[in-house]
Amino acid sequence: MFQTMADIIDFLSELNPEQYQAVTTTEGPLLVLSGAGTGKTRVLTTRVGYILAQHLALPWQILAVTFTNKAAKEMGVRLEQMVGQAALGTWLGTFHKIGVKILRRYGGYVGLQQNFAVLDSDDQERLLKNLMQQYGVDVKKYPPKMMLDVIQHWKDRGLTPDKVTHAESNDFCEGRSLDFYKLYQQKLSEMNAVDFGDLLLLPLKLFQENATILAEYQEQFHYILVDEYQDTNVAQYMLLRMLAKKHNNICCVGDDDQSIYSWRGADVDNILNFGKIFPSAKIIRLERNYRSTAHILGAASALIANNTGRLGKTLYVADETKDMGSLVCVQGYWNGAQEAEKVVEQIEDDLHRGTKLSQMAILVRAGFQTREFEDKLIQAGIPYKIIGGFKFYEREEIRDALAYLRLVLNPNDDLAFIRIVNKPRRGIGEVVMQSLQVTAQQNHISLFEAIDKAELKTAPKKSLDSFKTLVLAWQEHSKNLSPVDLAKEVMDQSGYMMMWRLDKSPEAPGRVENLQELYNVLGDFESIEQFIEYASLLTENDEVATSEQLVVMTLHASKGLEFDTVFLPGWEEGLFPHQRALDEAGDLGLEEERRLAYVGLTRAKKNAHISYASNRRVYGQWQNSLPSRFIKELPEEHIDMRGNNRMGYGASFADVRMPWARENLVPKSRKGKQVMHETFGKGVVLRENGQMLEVAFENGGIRKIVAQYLTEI
DNA sequence: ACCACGATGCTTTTT
DNA sequence: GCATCGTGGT
Repeated sequence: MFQTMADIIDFLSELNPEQYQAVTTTEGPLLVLSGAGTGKTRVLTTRVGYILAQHLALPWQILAVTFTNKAAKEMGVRLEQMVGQAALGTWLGTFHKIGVKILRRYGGYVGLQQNFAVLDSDDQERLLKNLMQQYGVDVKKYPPKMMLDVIQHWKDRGLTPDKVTHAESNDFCEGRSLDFYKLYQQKLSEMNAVDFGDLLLLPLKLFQENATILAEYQEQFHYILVDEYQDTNVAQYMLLRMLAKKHNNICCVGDDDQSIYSWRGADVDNILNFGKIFPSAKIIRLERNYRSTAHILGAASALIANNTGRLGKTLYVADETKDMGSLVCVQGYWNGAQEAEKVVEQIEDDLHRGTKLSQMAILVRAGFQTREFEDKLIQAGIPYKIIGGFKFYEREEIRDALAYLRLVLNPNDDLAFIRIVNKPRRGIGEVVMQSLQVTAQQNHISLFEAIDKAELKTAPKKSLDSFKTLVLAWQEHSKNLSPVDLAKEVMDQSGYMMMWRLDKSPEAPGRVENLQELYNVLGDFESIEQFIEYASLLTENDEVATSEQLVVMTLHASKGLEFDTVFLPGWEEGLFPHQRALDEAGDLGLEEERRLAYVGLTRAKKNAHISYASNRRVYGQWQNSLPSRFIKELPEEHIDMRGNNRMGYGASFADVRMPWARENLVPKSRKGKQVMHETFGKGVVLRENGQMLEVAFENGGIRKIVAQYLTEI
């Protein structure tokens, strides 16, 4: 039952004055600018608890949105500790989950049936590729992935196909992007499926077109709370603004300095303009940092101060009696392998000094960096976990198993059908599939239904018939069997499990294990539908490292986490800041990279080790690089450059510390430059790899040319 | 239809 | 350097 005010007072008494304000200012729009390590989660949960304990609203009248399932879960757990049963019924979840919830209920108004499927990015890409090929696009020249990006960006901005202006549709694929957006949506609708973007876009459309439904939700949500507000995109912002309209109690918590997802459509303006959009908004700054030492905080603050366009915050150490702690170490190495080796040595030292393995992390800029660390960690026998690489549900065998289950739920799920119809081999090749596709298209039926109608040779016909019988039998059994038993039956009878058991490749046993692990996971679910929905909405941070192991992950994945000791390798120009970020977004890109560096540094409670390597193998080719400009931006008084003047590789302290003084020696990127070639004529540089340039010529061809044969114009 | 081999392109980040 | 994809042979 509801807790009394007395109970919640215990929690309130633990808050500092700003946090207290943020919790108890319940009415009206509120922006809480919450710096790294200032107790953001505590504020959010206490705020919900406070609203409940004060009986300002019933649980289901509170909407709390987060970005990851992990954050939602954490909030749920803490909330339950705080107010117990009273927390149940709160609308607490990720944007996407809440989108699903709304669409399961009212999807009919935007052309969906109750049991719509959520496609993952792999499905999306395949679907789009099929469409593009069908309409004669050279998918080599125009990668479906890029097309998907274009479409996704429209969706991020809340644009349904009819709202995309003509001017915007002209940049990619000879102006046909919009056509494909339309076709893609049509196809999704035919399949009764949605993609990630639709989970926001369709509720938005629903609300725009149905005032009564919108009014119902507006009425319902007395209080709205948003976590990580700096990462919201335009569609999410529009949704929030609509929902908050009636009661106007919206509390957004975020940190503009930690906005690192603009490439995925997040719009920092949402947070920067909060005051303009909600004129009566109050703004509260949380600046007392409970996490890091003064040196770490000093270094991070100085770094981020190089950014323009911030709302501005000054973090300070909450506990004044705490000593300054260790300096931030900056160390240069000869190459990536040495960097990995030395980092692992330091990890071993730390371990002996008593730091727990689970309190250390290696945070990298790009996924490929993990490889070298993995090698050395194995050699050293240190248990580790790479977070982010392959998510469980992204593995081939898991996706196949899910496709089987999806097909049982809905035999008309064409994507699932295509995926597994010939896995294991059932003698269904391209010719047979082609004929099924044609039949399906002509009769407006699914591939599964097309089995009966299509004219097939006897062998494939027989094979498909028995496959169909199996699927229908599973469908029948699914009514009585538990999800686990159904999955086992499907995996066994389909021969899928046997396929991997008989496979002699080295990874096969692991796949069998993963399938068995899938059975375990399934045990927690009451229905397959539930499980599929869960699996399709899983996110990066969701797999938590619980045991005593070191985590290796990208900086992006590390947001929201904290460790005693953090290793930040690869601080080199080109890698960090990443060349592509600079090429694609210029100064804005650079600032986002800097925020990423800030996020990395502020993960550390006690020790931060930054490193860079002068040489690194990229795409199998050796490349040399300079230390990141971010290193230069760290104030001397907070860093320790030890070792850089006695590296023994000929690179002196001055050489590696100061090379930016010789910035003119850095080869400038030739990307985007207009060039001329004797035979091919005028062109523009698309990419470069050392001296090898990829040039798009005006006559239409894309070629790889060695730089010396080109002249810049 | 299936397999083996060679060419290709890729590596920023992911809800 | 590696994985994926497309080609051509069986």
